[in-house]
Amino acid sequence: MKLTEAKQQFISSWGAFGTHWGINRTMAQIHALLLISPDPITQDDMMDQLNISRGNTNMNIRELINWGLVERILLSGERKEYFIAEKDIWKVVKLIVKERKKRELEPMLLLLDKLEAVEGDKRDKDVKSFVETISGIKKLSKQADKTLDTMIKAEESWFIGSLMKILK
Amino acid sequence: MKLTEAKQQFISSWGAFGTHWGINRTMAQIHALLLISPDPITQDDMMDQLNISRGNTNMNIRELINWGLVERILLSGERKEYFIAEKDIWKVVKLIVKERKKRELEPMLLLLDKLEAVEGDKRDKDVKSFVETISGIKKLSKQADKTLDTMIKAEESWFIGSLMKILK
DNA sequence: AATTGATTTCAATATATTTTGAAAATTCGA
DNA sequence: TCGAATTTTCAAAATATATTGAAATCAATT
Repeated sequence: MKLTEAKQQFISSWGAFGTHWGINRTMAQIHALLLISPDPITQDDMMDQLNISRGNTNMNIRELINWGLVERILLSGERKEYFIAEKDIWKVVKLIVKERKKRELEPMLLLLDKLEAVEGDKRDKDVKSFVETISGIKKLSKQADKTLDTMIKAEESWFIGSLMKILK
Repeated sequence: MKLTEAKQQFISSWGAFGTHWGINRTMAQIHALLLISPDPITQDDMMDQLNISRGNTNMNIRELINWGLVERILLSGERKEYFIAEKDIWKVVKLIVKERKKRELEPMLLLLDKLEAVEGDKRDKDVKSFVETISGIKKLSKQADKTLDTMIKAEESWFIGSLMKILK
């Protein structure tokens, strides 16, 4: 496979992949393009290469910056803004996990606390079933929260090294 | 909070939550309803409680069954079909992980193998950058794949017990 | 094999999300 | 401060996704 074709395929798959991960297609495609670009690129480069409008490009770059995945670069003597992506894929994963934890897991934990304290007789089958389900979810979510915190702080070596040895 | 309100909130939040996890809103709401129902319920129960159409209900039940999250139950003497959900939340997580691994991670791994073998001079900056990015993603994805396999096979105690002690 | 109750299908419709592009705002250099 | 280059905004349009509901199919009972 030629480089051009390979790049196209990567961008397109990363885009499809992203949609399963709370990232819209364009955002993921821009990210993919930045990941495989050795040098900083401009908005216009992205528009050309991905065939997307200026507005769309701009909005999604901003979102990528919010996630901490992309950085704005000012090259001296240049009027235009350039952009680069974090290339260390372990850091990328950690940034995504961090963002999704904040957006999804944390609000869920707050809700579960409230729901677990529902009024009513615990001997009532309905109440019992409800509280048991909520408690189970809460317990697991709390563990997931802690595990993800550890992961976010960890070095890649933690993941590919000791963890795998333990799991075997 | 009253049980009725708590149930409503749970169903609605689980629905919103689901949309971030590759599960559409109705599918997640049906799942939520089943999770907190102590006894098996019918399609009509779901339609009434969630205010959704017969077609929508039917399609999403089938999808939940495909994921292995819901089971069809035939009560003797009853013409209608009843449904129950897997209540053990650790099993639920494992089923979801298993399904998403198959749908997303595995195709990605196949693609990365192809892309890594791109033609071209490895000293070319573009080729080098591309291959490095792909290799990095592949390495991490392979590890994730193995870790998830271990998780799918594991008991809940693995997650809440030894793993957390090691991570501390 | 006909009736009735239940389930499934799927084209049409509704809803939600993404994308566009032109206008407004901003920034920088002269 | 002005003017050109660049970035940002956002209402409208396009696209994608989910939902409906009625007709078709299936299954149990007589």
